[in-house]
Amino acid sequence: MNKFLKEFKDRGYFYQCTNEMELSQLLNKQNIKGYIGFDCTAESLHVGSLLQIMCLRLLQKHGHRPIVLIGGGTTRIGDPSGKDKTRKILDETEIENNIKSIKKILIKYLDNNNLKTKPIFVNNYSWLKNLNYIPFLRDIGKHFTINKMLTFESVKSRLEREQSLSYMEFNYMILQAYDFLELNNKENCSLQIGGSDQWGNIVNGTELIKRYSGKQVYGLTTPLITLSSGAKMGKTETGAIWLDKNLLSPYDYWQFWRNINDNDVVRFLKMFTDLSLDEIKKIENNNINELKIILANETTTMLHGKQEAKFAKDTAKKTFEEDSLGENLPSINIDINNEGKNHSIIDLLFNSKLENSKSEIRRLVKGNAIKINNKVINDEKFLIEKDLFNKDKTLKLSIGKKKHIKVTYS
RNA sequence: GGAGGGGUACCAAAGCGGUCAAAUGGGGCGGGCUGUAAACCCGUUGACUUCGGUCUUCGAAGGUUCGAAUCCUUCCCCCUCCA
Repeated sequence: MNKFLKEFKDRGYFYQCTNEMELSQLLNKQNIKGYIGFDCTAESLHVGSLLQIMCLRLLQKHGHRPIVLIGGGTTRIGDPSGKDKTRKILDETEIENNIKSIKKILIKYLDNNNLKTKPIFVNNYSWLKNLNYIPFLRDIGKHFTINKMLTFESVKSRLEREQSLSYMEFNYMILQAYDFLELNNKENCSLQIGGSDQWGNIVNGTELIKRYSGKQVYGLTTPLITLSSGAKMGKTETGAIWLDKNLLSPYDYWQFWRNINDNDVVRFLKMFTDLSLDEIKKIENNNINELKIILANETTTMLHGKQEAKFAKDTAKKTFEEDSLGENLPSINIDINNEGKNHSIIDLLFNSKLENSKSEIRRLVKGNAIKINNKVINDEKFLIEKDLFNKDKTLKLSIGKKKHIKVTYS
């Protein structure tokens, strides 16, 4: 089997392929271009997209050239896959901003120096916006049968549940297929990778190209990554695990990986780090917490750099292992010079914006969840006085076992 | 078009005139155990509070009543069966 495909499988990226044998042969013969589409509904990317990003990296690693397709056009339509309802359509500036921040993240993950594998960024709005309806229907539309389109999961489920599916959304799959055709024509792109939920859309693309230009191209999908708990990767109750340091600090990102379930650790080391499979094999029986730290270091370094990863690690060590005050903890500042009037423990937590209900804060206080400098505070009238702060004018505020915050006063 | 069933908190689901801020399960949060796991156990889960209470919630709007998630009227939405 082709080296790229082999590693793709060994790392757990593989779910389905339109024609594995042929793709393998093609990859052996030449370096190709492969694309993945990213939609820009959200203001940034979160770990739910990380596997796709890793696929692009793997292409580069094996000498192939990734194309990043930003769905500026298709985002204006909305993919019905996995959705019960039409989603809200974003306005222009929102989409433009989203595209900018998404690009910024992708660039961090991809190698821009090797000219042969340097990523190509394209925005499908650039061609979709100029489509002419009649020629499009005649040239492209004739290759799609409604009969078949109705059998696609994304469409079927909506129809079965009698949830309305607008004609606009119904066209989404045609547009995505057309994207592939366009990239095949323009860039000679011969592979599309996507999540398993994209299978239908991807197959539409390969079939369209075959019918339209008689060329053979391939599709490859990755599994839906779930955590051992069954939850989908990427969104936690507390919020999405963003790949953007303005939305989620490197420390919190590190913590996310550090807190991965035992059963997921080795699997994720393979998926989300650059450690070779041999290396992983060697260490996979090491102490599980060491492995988690490796996972956290690797993933954080890849995204935020060595420096940030180290800060996060040191901070975690200080706060969790030494019970002291880690440098890089999230911090807040309070103004304490007005006689402590606003600084009961409740006000402190409320003003910190970490909790937005005073009832909830009272509950936490009653439940021994709140600590100042590692000392449980269970009196809700407790006042924050200056002498609680150390000489650097800081104190450590803890909410539960995992949330620790540095508080400074001025 | 005809007949019936239903919309209750984050989700599922009970309640069907007062004792309902609303049973129960899941999820979340917190505590315990531990390893910053998992499993398990315990607590908690509308908001505000001077901890006495106060205010706002059961599809929407009106009404009956001392009192409504519960009864009536209109409207909106969903499901099942028949045509």
